[in-house]
Amino acid sequence: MSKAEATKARIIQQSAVVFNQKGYAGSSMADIMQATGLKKGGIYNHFASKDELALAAFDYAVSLISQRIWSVVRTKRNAIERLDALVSSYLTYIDDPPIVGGCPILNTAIETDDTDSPLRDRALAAINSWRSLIVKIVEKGIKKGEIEATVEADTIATIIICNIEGAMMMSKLEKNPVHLRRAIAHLKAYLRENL
Amino acid sequence: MSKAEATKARIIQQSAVVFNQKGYAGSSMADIMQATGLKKGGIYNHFASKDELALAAFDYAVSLISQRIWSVVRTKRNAIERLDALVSSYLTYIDDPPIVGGCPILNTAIETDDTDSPLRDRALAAINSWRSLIVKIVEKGIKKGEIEATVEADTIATIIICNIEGAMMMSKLEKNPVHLRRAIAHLKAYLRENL
DNA sequence: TAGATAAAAGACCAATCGGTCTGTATAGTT
DNA sequence: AACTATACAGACCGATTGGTCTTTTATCTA
Repeated sequence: MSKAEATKARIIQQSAVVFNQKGYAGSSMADIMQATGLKKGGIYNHFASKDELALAAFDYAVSLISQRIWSVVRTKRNAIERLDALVSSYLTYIDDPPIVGGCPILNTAIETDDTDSPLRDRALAAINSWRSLIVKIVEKGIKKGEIEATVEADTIATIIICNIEGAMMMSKLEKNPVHLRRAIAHLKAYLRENL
Repeated sequence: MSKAEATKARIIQQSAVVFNQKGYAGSSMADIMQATGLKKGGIYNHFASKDELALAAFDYAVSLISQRIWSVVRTKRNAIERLDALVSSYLTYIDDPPIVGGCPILNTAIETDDTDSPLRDRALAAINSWRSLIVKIVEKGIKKGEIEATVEADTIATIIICNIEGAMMMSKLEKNPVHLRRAIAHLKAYLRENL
């Protein structure tokens, strides 16, 4: 990796934290300059605009989350175990979050859902990718006879995601992990009873 | 109500929609001027700063939600029926939302949860007030023998709120009410099985 | 190691930001 | 109807915004 590539990667990583904490509208290029230690020229040499950097930063933040999800799901072969491990893995988001500032998908979804912007498209794509992962695990489990055929994969995905995201919001706002723990316990019981 | 009071109320109502859709950092005074049809002088005659207006707008948005919740809860006397009606009432948020732009508590929580600002304090207070309403309904139900004494009121509150808020985010982002409907159906089953 | 290439600095730009202030029009009071 | 109080318009302010461009500095290649 050349020095230029390393610098670009560093700008993305450090600005991702700024954007995730302060929001896109709430983050100025001055904030990015401070976080990276670079001046205008150093940043605009790698990115054409603030928007372009924001997109790169969001993609990077999502990749951090995707990596963690996959590294957990990969360890199990049975569908029910996979879902259970996936749900439980969010416990680690308290002591060892993939990125500071909460869930970037949630943050970006809330900031952009009334707009028609590339950033909204990315947030939508990220949610859909998460949903489809869960749906595929369930459908594969049905095919292999591990899960009853009557189970609605789409519903399972909705319930898992909205519990995790809602609990993230509550625990983040109250600075108290108890809500995330309760939601995860709730989801484990839900999966036990419905799969 | 004097003309001044009417104007102030109108500024609050109309700016609440702007803030709720574009966020606080994303809304400029120019946006507020356009939404209200007033110029700088007309707005700053009633509010000392953008922040002061933002607080008033948030309080107003929360009051709209509180009113709706209370108007629903009031119709039932039994604790289980109250919780069921409360959960079901969020179905109306699709066709007839209390305010355009999604849940203001969720929006404000996400935008301010990394800050130490009055707005964050208000979002926190709004969530706590919602939580304590649910907790009180459950505890009263236990006292009256309608709900088993083993039920954890705090956990019920967490699960209801995080399902509703998480589903709001998903349905808003995807422009598809199905997630909110699934979450509400899920909550009704959860209450049926656990109360 | 010299020369070419590219990365970063930092001065600079117009536009917009939140906010102030004075003049004018309108509302409320007698 | 006349006077007073205030609601509002709109010009104006310095600071900050995202972005450009030239110059300097560092890196890569021959």
